[in-house]
Amino acid sequence: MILRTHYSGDINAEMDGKEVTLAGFAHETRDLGGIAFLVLRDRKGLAQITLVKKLLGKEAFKSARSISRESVVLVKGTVKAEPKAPRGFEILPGEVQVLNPAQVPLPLDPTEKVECELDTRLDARFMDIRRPSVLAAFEIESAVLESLRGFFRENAVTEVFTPKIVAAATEGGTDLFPISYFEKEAFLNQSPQLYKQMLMGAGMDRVFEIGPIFRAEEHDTRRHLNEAVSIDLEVSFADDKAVMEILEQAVAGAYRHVAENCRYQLEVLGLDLKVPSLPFRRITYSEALGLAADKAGAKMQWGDDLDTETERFLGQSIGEHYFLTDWPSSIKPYYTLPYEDHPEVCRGFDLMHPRMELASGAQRVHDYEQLVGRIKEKGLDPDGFEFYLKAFRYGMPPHAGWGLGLSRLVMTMLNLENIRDAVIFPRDRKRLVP
RNA sequence: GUCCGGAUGGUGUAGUGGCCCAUCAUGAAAGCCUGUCGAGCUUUCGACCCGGGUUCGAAUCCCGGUCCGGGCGCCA
Repeated sequence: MILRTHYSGDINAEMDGKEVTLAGFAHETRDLGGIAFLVLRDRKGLAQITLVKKLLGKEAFKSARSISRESVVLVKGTVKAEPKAPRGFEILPGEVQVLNPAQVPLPLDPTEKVECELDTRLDARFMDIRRPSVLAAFEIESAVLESLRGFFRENAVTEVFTPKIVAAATEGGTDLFPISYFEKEAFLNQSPQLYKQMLMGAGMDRVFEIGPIFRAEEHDTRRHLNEAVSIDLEVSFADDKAVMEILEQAVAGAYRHVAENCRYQLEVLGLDLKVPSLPFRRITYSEALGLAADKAGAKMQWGDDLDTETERFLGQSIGEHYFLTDWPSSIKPYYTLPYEDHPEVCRGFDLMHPRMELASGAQRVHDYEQLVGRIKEKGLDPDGFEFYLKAFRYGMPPHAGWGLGLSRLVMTMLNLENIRDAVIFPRDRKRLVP
């Protein structure tokens, strides 16, 4: 049995006279003596419950108007068209029931009248998410996932799950979280990269995975997390250019889906979402260095990874999504395919939003000998990759793919200040609870 | 990790040596009020991160610590 018949947002003045049952939280009350207004909040909005002393009787009126803020309430009543009420209707209750009272004082103000620091909000995240603008971001995140899954389905991509508990630091470099796994040491996986490539060798042809990744890096910024959700794609018989087109379509499609299906949430956030136009600009790494060199003080050498300052400069001058392509092979991972005629440059790319990197991808090395050579060049030991390399000895299709950060996509889409605003229970350098 | 800034009622803040048994808003408690919609009005409640020091006197200055924010670094 579901207790409510309607959400607040589903009710309008045309429903005058209809019996409804609403369930939610007591957002606030305004008590005028002989009449009082109880505002009920659920995930679709607010509804005014009008309490009239003469209609309810003295006792019922007294108890209804003294409900503490944020208590869980159930209201059975009649919709009444009322021009004086917000949104043109109010609920005249037959019964107001407190299903569970809230203690006072509250850890923060869910009506958003008083500002609240991020740290305080995260400590009481359950209460923070009651704030409509916070909830709106997570509902939009869900819509983004719905859009992406739909897009993958249309393109005949198979959804898979790969292990998050792995045996070794499979890619070298990045710090992994060690865990205890019975009598063995194990790690939380930093990326599904090696597994999705192995699935190309398995003949699955096109796979995607949406799942958590873990990085033990000590970064401490507004755009990094130690646990994140990655959207990964890998496609056989495709090159880097092909998967870049898939990526830009996926991103633009997510924007379009949100613009069309999340009007209420966008209104709550005060956003006029603009769908980025396709295709995104393609800029090579060398061109990017040239652009940055025009700016005084740029001291990037060819072969350096782009520093934050250069990245920001490029973002500001371009002002929309763009791809950075043709990176130096030396700064991309071993599985990135170098160009045949000039191997110092590789078929790796990053998808950039003016504020930050959103995704990175590449055409992969699919030749066994070349892959072993690249692993050695990076100073890694091929023996540690045997489980992966094995898949390259028995026929590996050429393939390409990418990984896209979900929270960064949502953060940049909604212009959120901090990536923690795009994660329900974020894990960062210092936070492990809630 | 590093540089800079910060920590004052439940929440957000004002307060640069005495004018502070600490400001304002929100909140909470009690009361008045029949159309509020950030309702209004009256009364009340509730705080200087921890430890040490300087000083006649410290929320305020100094030292150490803890925690938080921002920048950078790190980011296969």
